Amino acid sequence: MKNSKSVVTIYDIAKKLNVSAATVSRSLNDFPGVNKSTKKKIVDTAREMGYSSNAFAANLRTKRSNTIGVIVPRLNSSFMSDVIAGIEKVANNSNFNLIISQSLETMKKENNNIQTMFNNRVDGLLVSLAYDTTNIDHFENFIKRDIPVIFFDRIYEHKSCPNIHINNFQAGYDITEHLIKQGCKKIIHITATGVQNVYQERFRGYKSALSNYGIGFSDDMLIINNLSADSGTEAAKQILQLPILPDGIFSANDVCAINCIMALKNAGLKVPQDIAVAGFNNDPSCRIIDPNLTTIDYRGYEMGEVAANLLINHLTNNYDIQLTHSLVLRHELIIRESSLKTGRF
Amino acid sequence: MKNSKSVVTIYDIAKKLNVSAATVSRSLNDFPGVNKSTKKKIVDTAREMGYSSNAFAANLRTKRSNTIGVIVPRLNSSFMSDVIAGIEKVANNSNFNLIISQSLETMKKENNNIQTMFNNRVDGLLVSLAYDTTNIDHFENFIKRDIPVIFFDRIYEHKSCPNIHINNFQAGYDITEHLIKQGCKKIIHITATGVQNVYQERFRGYKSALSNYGIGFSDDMLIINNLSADSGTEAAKQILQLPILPDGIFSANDVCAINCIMALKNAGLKVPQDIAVAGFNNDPSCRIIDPNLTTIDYRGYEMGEVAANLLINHLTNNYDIQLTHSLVLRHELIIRESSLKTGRF
DNA sequence: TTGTATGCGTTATCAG
DNA sequence: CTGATAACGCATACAA
Repeated sequence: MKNSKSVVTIYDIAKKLNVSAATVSRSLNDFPGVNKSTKKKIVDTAREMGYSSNAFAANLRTKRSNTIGVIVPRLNSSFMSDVIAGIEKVANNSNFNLIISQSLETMKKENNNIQTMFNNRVDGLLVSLAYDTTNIDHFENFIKRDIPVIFFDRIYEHKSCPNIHINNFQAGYDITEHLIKQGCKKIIHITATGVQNVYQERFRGYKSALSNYGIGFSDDMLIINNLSADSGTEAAKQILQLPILPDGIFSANDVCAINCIMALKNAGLKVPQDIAVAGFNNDPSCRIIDPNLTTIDYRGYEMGEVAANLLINHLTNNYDIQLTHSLVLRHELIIRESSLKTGRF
Repeated sequence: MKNSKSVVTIYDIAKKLNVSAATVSRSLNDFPGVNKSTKKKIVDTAREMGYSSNAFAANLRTKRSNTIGVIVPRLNSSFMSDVIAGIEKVANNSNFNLIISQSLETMKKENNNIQTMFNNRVDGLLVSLAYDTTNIDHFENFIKRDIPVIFFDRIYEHKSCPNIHINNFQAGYDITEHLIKQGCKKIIHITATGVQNVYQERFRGYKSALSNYGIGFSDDMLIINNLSADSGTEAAKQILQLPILPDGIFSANDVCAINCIMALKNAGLKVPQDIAVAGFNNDPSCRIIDPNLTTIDYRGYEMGEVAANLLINHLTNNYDIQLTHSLVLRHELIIRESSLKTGRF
């Protein structure tokens, strides 16, 4: 019923050409030391017969899957999509397959994904951690078997896992400094909790800038939520109830910043005149919102390329993965209307 | 060096417990007719020893991969992300794995993806076609072997491939009718070429509405591009050069509509007063752009669920896949500011 | 209820 | 340069 037409194997080709399966295998895999003309014959009839290699058998034999597992929180941000495009390009060029899955920001699903990846014997893992991941015990299976795990963006410090990220501290500092230079005296920071390096570091940068410019920090300047669109709206409400309104907001992502701006505008406030706002990520929507959003740009595509290259280099050339422990990519402050109080910067 | 700690197999478990590998296999797979206590012993030591099934070996033996291949044009739209979340949920519940890949809108890459999927012996394929796919010969390998291929959203009519979509004709009609009722007399339609049912159908709906309301159609009312952000800007330029400006625009997606609006506003036109604009998809940015964008909403999550269910039902219960050839999901006209000329609707 | 034997389609080793 | 053969880890038909 199903699979009615049976699949052709190297034996079928071998029989047809009166050679051995070994020779067929060697030819199809570009092994050195095969007679050129027999090889051509084999390759031709393989195509002719519609042969296609059975990955299971090959993988079972070689104990390599030529497959990379990718686990990300969500696929639907333009940043992640860029990252994956970058990974895909590099993987394709090196003939690696990709299994992609999303943790939907939960550690539980992240764990499930990891199990599946393990059962499918991926050669290595490229991971950006879920929002609520608090430790990486669930990666132990990989780590103790020396199957490489590389973290990017949302990373976790672990001696066996290289990581790729931007200098979130500096970026947080840069954007806060920019707001200060625009004349902001009271800057609210909206961020997320969790062990996420990205948010912790941005927060540290923010505080450092405040302190360098002699501005005090108190807990009521911090709003902690999950940085979703709804949280942005909610954050605006909280801000509007403050006894003294702030004159600047630095949100740790764009989505939240944008919805915050919309809520503030609805309440009759002017951005940036009353409150300057800055986000993080440079999503395409930054240029849709009115006023256009000041933010930090960093290239996901490049990050994906770098991550995949690091992994594949390790896999194919056996580079010691621990040597390159940490890779820091460039970020850039993008100044737009939403933060321009003075007209100059 | 690598994989230093060797992986435990059913043989290791068997040896340790002095049973046969067959019994271990049966226990681990919940086969009926295994002594309850031996089974428990086996399952326990399996966990203890950190056993994890080798998917290759199992798949090679059973000739099933329990894996579904998903090929989509791009992963970075909120629509696609919803679809994939829906597919993932259903697949997870039925213990199917997912291999996801993107065609980046080219038929060439789509073809590559298909080959990879085939080599990995996916049990079935869930596909939304690339922008420039003009035929589906590259699916022949699957079709002739009765490996199910299901198209969703960007579908192609083929007797062996069920499809899931919305009524794009009706949706195109609805949105055009709405613009007409708002008083629009000259409505430009921006769309894409290709064999894509979605665009063809929306266009047919548009023309049908015009004709039903006694409005003529001529080729200069049609702008064909690739519906990207840049194309939206470009389309606005073209429109501004028209001898007689239109009073309505129906773009076949939101991204293009939004960038078009921004360019029109930059040129000093008022939306919707001068020109009413409508999009398609209900991307989150529809509620960011000022004015908020009128559009068609359809639920990707549901589409993903339905597609995965159809495939898995076929796979596990051997439902005849040809019986359910076509599944049409609901769509909804979402009216927002960008099209409201009269204040009523 | 359990064990034995075999094959899934490759690749790798060893001879020739 | 090529062939024979074993092995990868699992699931299953058959036997006990």
